[in-house]
Amino acid sequence: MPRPSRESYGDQKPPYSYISLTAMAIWSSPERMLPLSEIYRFITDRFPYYRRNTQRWQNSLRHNLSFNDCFVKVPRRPDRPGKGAYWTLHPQAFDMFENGSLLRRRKRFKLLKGDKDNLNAELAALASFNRAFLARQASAPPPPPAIPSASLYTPPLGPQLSPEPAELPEAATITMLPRERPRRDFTIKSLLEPDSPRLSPSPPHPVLMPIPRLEASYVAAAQRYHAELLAAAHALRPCYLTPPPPLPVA
DNA sequence: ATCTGTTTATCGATGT
DNA sequence: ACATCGATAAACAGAT
Repeated sequence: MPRPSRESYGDQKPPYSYISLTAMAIWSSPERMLPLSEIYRFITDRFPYYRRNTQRWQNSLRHNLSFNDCFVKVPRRPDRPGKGAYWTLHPQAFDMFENGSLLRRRKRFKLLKGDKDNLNAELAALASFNRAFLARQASAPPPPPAIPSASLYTPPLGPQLSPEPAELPEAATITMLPRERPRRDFTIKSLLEPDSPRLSPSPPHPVLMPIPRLEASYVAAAQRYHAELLAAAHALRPCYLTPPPPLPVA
């Protein structure tokens, strides 16, 4: 049988599901979140197979992003304009592939209705907060002092949605780690915080504002992330043996 | 226009 | 056998 060249699997379909591929892409990024276009790029860079029929598989990929609760769409920060949102992994979904197969998960990750509603409410609030921030910025070019940068991602929520303290102690120096939280906690704050690790030294975007530290539960969950995913993503250096086609249009 | 995102439906593969 | 899971198609809305 023809040996796959260097983990790229040549023109063969790689033995990963779209969910695995997407998780790899996301996880290989310094901040553990990527816009759609960069997920595409991660995949086409490493797997020549996906340089063709882009319409097909990209449609499937998008379907997976929307359909699966394991992927969470995080609104862009106002200081990072661009197209589309960022996609990240739900921390509770880190062990999705615990059975070791990157083709088929033991069980699909599904958020409980309540958790999903809470998350959606929080994300929606964040999105509208961002819109307001941009609107204000547009009308008043000098940076609005009314909005402290450190609380950028702590939009005010209705009391029923935000069990957080009304005044937010996590100012520029924030360490909101030690607060005891239920294990299923998953907030936009934790999502938007970059990770410490040593994977990639150069962040794709300049860091324009103080970034809070990681939440402890997030780190813990991250460290439990399936080893094969990490290993796979790590081993898969981009293969530029043949330069990617300039335009993947069919 | 094109890209991004959501949703529904179908179907083959795989797990129990 | 049946239930899930994953891939694909497709219609469609919204954003850029």
